[in-house]
Amino acid sequence: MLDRKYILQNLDAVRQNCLERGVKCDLTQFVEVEQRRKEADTAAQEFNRLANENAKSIGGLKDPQQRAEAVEAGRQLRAQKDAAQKLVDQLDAELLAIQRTLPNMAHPNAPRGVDDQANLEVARGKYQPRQFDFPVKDHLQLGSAKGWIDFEGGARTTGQGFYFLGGELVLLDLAIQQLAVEHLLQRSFVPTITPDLARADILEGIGFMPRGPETQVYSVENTDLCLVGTAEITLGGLYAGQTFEAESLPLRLCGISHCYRTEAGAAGRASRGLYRVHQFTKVEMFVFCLPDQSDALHEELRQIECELFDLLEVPYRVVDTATGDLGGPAYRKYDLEAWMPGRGEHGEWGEVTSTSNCTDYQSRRLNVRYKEKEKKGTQFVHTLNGTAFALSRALIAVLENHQQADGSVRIPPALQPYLRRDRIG
RNA sequence: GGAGAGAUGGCAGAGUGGUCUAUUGCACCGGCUUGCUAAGCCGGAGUGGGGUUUUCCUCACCGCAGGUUCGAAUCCUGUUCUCUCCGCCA
Repeated sequence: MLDRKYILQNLDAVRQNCLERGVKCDLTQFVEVEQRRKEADTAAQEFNRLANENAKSIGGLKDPQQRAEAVEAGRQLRAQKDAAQKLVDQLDAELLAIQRTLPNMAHPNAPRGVDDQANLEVARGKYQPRQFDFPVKDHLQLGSAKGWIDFEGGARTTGQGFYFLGGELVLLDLAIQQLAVEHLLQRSFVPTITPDLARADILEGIGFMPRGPETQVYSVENTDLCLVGTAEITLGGLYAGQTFEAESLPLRLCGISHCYRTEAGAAGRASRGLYRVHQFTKVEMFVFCLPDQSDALHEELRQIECELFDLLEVPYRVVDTATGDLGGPAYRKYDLEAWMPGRGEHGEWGEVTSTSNCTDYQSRRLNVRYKEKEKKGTQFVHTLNGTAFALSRALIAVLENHQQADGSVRIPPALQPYLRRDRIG
């Protein structure tokens, strides 16, 4: 969410930003409603002040007649104040509704463009796509043959888009998680296992829409809880309403959670196998920091994502996401797209991670602040998030890139300490 | 799951419906005094919003959310967390 004052003082920039991000906005109405809200607010406060003044004077009044009159006056002032306040609340809600539709401002260097066509490849990983001298299988062919991936079982117990992982693939899954946690632990991240459910207002604070036809998340009936789509939600929400000491930042967290996504409206684009599923495990990075630290930390998160996929020996490219493809909260976003030899006709790049700098967009909604010693007041922190591994897609990348002619899969050395073998299958 | 107790400023800890401002102490900042790195005295100091524009004024905030009242830290309801005890369980 953008700051109200900032919007009013930078109408043209905000309007231009909405245009570049393909978001409709009505700032004219915003300005007009804000004007009315301000007037009502001033009136409400004045009535309130008078009522307070009057209430204080009553304590000293001994004469019953005077006292009764003052009580009646107080009653009326309070009623006037309530009426004015009601209008303020109503206008405030209108403003907030508009404010919530506005996306974050974009980084000046983020590629301009209304969709992913404008995304810019900025780097490649250490490893090049392999030349295979045998017919390439996709991960589902590899996995089904060994009893590693069972979508039919998932459908039987749960529904379409759910699956069981089995056999040695479970070991690979756990090994990848351990690799990520160990790697992040050495880079000052605090490992965390988070709740898989969160309250709807936390989801909203992070920038998800927990309700409505567009929603990407599952809700639990008769509660205000949702299944999280990512640990970003709980990690970001962990400090909602809190104030950090400036010197305790940056705070780096690494969270392990299950992630649940309805993939509503994605049916037509539904992809084969583990690529687009309703539940997966993710190791997520999240950072709270000072405003002047966030650009550098964003590069750091991107670097870590690269290191992790280099350790898996998987080829990938890094994409600087165009303004129109950023999503609401992001100021800038990098995606890692891994080479998936089994995708499409001859292999395709598939998104495996993304890292966003959300600046103060989430912290303003969640009211996460920091305080500097010797300075008055507090400021909103900046937040960043990045995928270490989304296990579903990381598994695709490892299986398909390291498959052997006999259907077994080579395990890269970085995983071997956790897996205790150099191949599976 | 049941019963009870509690939550007040950076910390400790008073405050059971109205005295102009939430008492006091510790810690903190400034000044004064004093022959010691100490003590004493005086003053200041929280967060957020609005107004004013450099000086202030004002509103809200006593776990959180509501309610009663002219007036709530105080009374009522709900809720979260902590502690004690009981029950249950992996």
